Amino acid sequence: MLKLTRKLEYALIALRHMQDKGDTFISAKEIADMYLIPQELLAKTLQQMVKLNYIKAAQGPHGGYRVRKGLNEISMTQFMEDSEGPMGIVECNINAECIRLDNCNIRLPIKKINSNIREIFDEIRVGDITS
Amino acid sequence: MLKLTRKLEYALIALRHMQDKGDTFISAKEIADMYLIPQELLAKTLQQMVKLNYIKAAQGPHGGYRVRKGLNEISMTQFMEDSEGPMGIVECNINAECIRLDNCNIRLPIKKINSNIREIFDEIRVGDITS
DNA sequence: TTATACCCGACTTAAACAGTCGTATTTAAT
DNA sequence: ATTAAATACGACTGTTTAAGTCGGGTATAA
Repeated sequence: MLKLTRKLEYALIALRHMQDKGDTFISAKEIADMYLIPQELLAKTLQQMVKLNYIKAAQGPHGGYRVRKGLNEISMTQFMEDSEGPMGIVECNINAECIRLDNCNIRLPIKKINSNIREIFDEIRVGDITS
Repeated sequence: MLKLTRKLEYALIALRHMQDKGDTFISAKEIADMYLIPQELLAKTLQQMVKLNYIKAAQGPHGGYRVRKGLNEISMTQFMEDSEGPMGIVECNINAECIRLDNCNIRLPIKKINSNIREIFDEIRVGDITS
């Protein structure tokens, strides 16, 4: 329980690697090989990051990806939710459609815990991990 | 991502309900009906709680379960791990068998986040939720 | 023109989670 | 004794989500 997805792990590893390499474009293959990540999967993940505008892609030989400036300012919460959708330790923290709801006897304490966890990620910038 | 299991939710709901009822034995059926939880599943969960010594069972008509004294002192971390096994936001926080390990460039910050989340649950007692 | 890279969507596989079922045992009430 | 209501336990099935793969396309530097 309480696991991050691998996609997220892979994204962070890649971002960190690119961050370290500055302005040069790094291919998905290079990263996949270095950290033993399935190449196709990483590629797909990075393509999503491009769409989200976290990184910039260059096609063709010597192409690849590099991080965009300002990435450091993004909170982990936003990064995670952009990538994986809403975060919440139970369903009703996300969509509010719970058959129990009014009847639920643990709603408030759970909600509190959820906020606490969320706060942790609110206070961390992507840059805190990737540099 | 970062979800609790339903088993855990159900267990907490049940504990809370029993807590409210004091010393009387409450059947799995009563709780299942009240909170719309699949009865067989809840039963199985409660049986596990008995083995873990969190609650006491009584068989036969008018049987059921009631909480044991001292439950309030248990940390959520212990409760969760007793019930679901080790907690960790990534695999290497749990078993250390990671193909990347030395090579991993996000290990420390992730470890830090993991500790922070764990601390949240360390500081909450089961009783904080169930009463 | 070719090789290397990104792009994109569909597909498949695997693992975790959630839920069900059958059978046995205990026990209070009649 | 018999019955009914409850727990005990393990095997089984179904569902969902995560993880990974594949095939065909486009861009571009050499």
